Amino acid sequence: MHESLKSSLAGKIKLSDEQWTFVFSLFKPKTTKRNELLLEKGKVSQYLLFVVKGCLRVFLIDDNGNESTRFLIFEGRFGTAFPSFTLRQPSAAAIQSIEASEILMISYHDYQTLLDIVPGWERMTRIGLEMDYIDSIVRIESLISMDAKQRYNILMEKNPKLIQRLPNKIVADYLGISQETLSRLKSSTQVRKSASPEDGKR
Amino acid sequence: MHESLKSSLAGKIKLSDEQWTFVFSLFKPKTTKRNELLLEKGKVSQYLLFVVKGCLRVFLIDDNGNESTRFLIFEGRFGTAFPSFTLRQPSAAAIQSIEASEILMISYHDYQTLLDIVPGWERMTRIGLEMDYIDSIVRIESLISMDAKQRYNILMEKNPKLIQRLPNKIVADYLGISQETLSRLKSSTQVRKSASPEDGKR
DNA sequence: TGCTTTTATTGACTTTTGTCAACGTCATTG
DNA sequence: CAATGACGTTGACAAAAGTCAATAAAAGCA
Repeated sequence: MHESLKSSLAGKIKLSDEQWTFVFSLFKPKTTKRNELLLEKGKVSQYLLFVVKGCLRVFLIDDNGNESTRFLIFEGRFGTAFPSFTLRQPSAAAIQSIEASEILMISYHDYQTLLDIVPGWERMTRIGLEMDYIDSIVRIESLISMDAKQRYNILMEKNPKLIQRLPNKIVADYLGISQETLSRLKSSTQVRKSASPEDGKR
Repeated sequence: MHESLKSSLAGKIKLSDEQWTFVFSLFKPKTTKRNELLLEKGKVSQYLLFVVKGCLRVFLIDDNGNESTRFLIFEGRFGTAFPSFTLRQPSAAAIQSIEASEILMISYHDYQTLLDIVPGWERMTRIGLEMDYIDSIVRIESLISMDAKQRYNILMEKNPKLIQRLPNKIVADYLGISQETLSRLKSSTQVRKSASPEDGKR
């Protein structure tokens, strides 16, 4: 299970066998059921998570029960309720495993240890943060400058797997739109399946 | 002018006089006029900018001429077209100084030098990135889970200076809404100035 | 200062998206 | 295999926000 972590990091940091062993010792494995809650809203996120298999979502839920998906975390990626984990504050968001998943968890304390004592870990983290930050900037741009249809088309282009793999409900609140709107977008965008390659008459 | 940079960083990193001198040597001062363009869309952002005085905005402009403000950078803060600067790619966004400003500029190359040779610089950068990333996550949340009025109220609460200081036009496209909608929000939110403290009758 | 240009407000109307409700489909399971 | 429940689609309507246009106000500039 730790092999997945190693292959994910291998291109980004060079460690000795002893160092890998040490790193692995801090990441605790866990398996989750479908829909299992990993972090409740209001609690401090104590762990950074690495997804070996499956998929997690970090989401908000307002007073009316409306959910908004802040992030999705797929295989080979790290994630947590980042503001809570970083600032040691109660989380506005909850974390749930959408599918039965295998994950590795490292505590805040142990993560600081890695930053302090593993040469190159801080650099790797800095570069990883840059990439995550860029992703979030791109997402902000799409939210402030595009309508729902454009956002959907771009997601379709850049990440069709996400759309195929996840229930509509979750894709919709990731895009910041209602489920019904997404459903309508899909049917209006869709190439008509029934039309034959050559067209009727000939 | 470099003193402003020093006081901004002083709490975050400890450097010797020689190190400060070296850092200062890499940040080149520049003064800008109101509305001066600092980076054109399509060019690679070569500099990280530090605002000593004034205000910059990083903004997108679509084919119809609609502008969206990705970020605002005030006194004492760093900023650039981050994805472009980091990935060395043509920028989707442009940078403009909203007010006549004094800034310090450091090139990509020199910034990498600081990361490589100044002890503690990478850590400071990593922590700064965490904070910027958190800000962007909070902004994403507000965009996917709130309507225009809620977003405006929160901005009003958290950053009233921004609303007072900047033209409506820019506040509006920072919020991802039209100028007219912002104008209506303002007048509907506003406490009626004409109403007397006690009410009419009595 | 007075003139010009930009910015802000308001009204009327359109478009987009949300909400509520009904219904269909599919998978699960008792 | 029928019943249940979750998910997806569709329609009708409501609410939110955008667009266009006219005007007012303010800010910058000569």
